[in-house]
Parts: sequence; structure tokens; C-alpha cells
Amino acid sequence: MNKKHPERLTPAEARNMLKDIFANAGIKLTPQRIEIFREVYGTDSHPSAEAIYDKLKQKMPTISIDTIYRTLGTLEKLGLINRVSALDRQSRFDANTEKHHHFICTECGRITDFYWPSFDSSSLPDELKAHGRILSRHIEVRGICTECLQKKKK
Amino acid sequence: MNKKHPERLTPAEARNMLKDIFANAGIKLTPQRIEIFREVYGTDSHPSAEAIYDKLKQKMPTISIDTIYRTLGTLEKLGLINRVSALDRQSRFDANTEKHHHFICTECGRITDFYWPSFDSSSLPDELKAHGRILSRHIEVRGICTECLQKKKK
DNA sequence: TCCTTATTAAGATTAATTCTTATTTAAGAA
DNA sequence: TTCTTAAATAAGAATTAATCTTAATAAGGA
Repeated sequence: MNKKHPERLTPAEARNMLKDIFANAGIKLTPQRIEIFREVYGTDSHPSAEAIYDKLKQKMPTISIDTIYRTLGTLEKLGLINRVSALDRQSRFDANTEKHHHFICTECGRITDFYWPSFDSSSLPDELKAHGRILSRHIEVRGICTECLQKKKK
Repeated sequence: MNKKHPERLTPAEARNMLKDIFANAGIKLTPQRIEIFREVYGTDSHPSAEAIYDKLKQKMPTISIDTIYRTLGTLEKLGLINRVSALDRQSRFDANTEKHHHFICTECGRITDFYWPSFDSSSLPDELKAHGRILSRHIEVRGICTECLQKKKK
């Protein structure tokens, strides 16, 4: 149940993975897009746009924060990543496209994934049909992560 | 299962309800705080700070947006209301303190409540214990609300 | 290799939220 | 009831996340 996220991709692997998806969507595959995808795909840290920017500036010193935001939006539209609602006001992004849910630490804001396939395939209350057409479901568990509990003991 | 939210409180009722809570917390009960609480408590529309501001300016023309934000933060700390993660970047607030979950329309952003007591009392996956101490759980269902479905037909 | 058009970088702009400071007021004491 | 004082407010400035504008660049097909 404790699935690990795939390893970080090489640029060539990422290009290979994205090539057809981008071609079909009729949009260009730029080095910026490849690098930004690699940053989100290769980690389960749910990075913010800012965090990705800080990281990528090292390899691509002229990249602009606007490109990060635009590309994250593009990747979101393509269904390659998801925007996660966080505690603070920065959006966080997630390339784990397997069905999963989030544990959010109310102390430090860290987001970790958990899996619950039996919930994913169970039926929701009938009442919900009256609200509209359902597209997805997601559980947010809030609490204090083990690391913050440790710190508090001291 | 389709619980209705309580009616809007009179200022006197709100004062009565908040008096001890504020006294115990050692903070002052101002007219602004009473009015802001009434706005969130008496509705299930999950208003934004901006929406509350626009509404209250009519009765209290000199109230400032900063007071709205500060007071919402205070009410949140007291556990009287909750901050809801919305689709757009404005926070939304909710004084429905009964256990409930949200249906969020991806078209118009409207948030509606639903109830699922059997989920609330069911046990979560064991795996989660390793993440930390759990304080709460909440389901977000995304979809297209009946109103937006109607509009699309036309 | 060349062309066309989408994409990018840079910096300006917007919008939500928070901070600073002088003024006002709630609530307890006299 | 009036006084006192710390806490709360209003106003406007500041900050920060995110988006927009525009001129320069580069992807990808011809």
C-alpha cells in the first residue's frame, strides 16, 4: 500500500515520455517544460511554483517565474499534474497521478500521500447526486506529523 | 441527512453565544467581531473575506478589510469557524461546525456541504498512523454543479 | 535551412492578505 | 459611573502570489 513515487527522470526520458502527449495537444516541447515537469514528477514533496523556480534557476539562470506558472498550468490542463490546495496561500503541485489522498501537517505544512483503494472504489452518499456530476473525490487528513511531534517533546 | 444550517443570529443572540468563549480566551468582544461572526454563522455560502466586507460596509461604513481578516483569523483560532480551501485563490470561511464535507464545482467555484456520518466514524487505513497524529478528516468531491450543467445544455 | 507562430524573459500589474501607526474602545478597577 | 489601560480598530502602506504585456527567441514543420 505504501507506493513509492517513480525515480527522477533524465531529460531524455522526460522528453520521450512527453513527446507524443505534447504533439497530440499541438503544443511545443521546450527545454523549460521538460525541466519543470522533471521537478514535479521526480518528487513527492508537492513543490510550490516558487520552490521549482529556486531549484531550476541553478541550471537555467534566465528562467522566469512566469514560465513556471504558465507551464504548471499547461501541465495541469494536460492532466499530467494536479494542483493541491495547501494550508498557506501558495498552490502546491503533484505529479502523482495515481489515486491517492493527503495527510497535511497543521504545524509545518508538509503534505504526504496515502493510498486507500477500497475508499476510491466505494460508493458515495446518494445525497451527492443532487449536487451535480461527480468527477473526483479526495480525502484531506489533517494532523501533526511525526517530525513535529518529536520537536514538541523536547 | 440533509441538515440545514442554523438561522441567522440577532446581534444579542450572537453576543450571548460568544460572551463566555471570548472572556475565557481573554479577548474583547467588539461589535465588529459580533457582526463578522454573524455573517459567517448565518449562511452556508462559505463567504470570502471580501464578500463579508462588502456586506458589512453597509451597516458599518468605516469597517476595514484588515479587521475582517484579523477577526476571521481570531474566530478560526477559537475553533468557531474553519478556513476552506477553495479553487480560486481567495480563502473561504465556514461556521458549520458539524462534521461535514464539500462538493466543489470546478466551473463556478460554488461550495456545497454534504454529510456522511458513517464515513466520519469509520476507521482510516493503518498506514496513516505512521504519518503522525490525526486531528481531522475531510472529503472534497469535485464535479460540475447542477446549475452549471443546466447552463451547458443551452 | 528557412518560416511561421507559439513560447519565453523581463518587468509591470493585479489582487489577496498582512503590517504599521495613530486613534478609539472594551472591560475591569476605583 | 467614571477612570484606566491594554487591546482592537481604521487607514493606508507594504508584501506576496500570480498574471499580464511586449519584444525577442526558438520549436517544429515545410
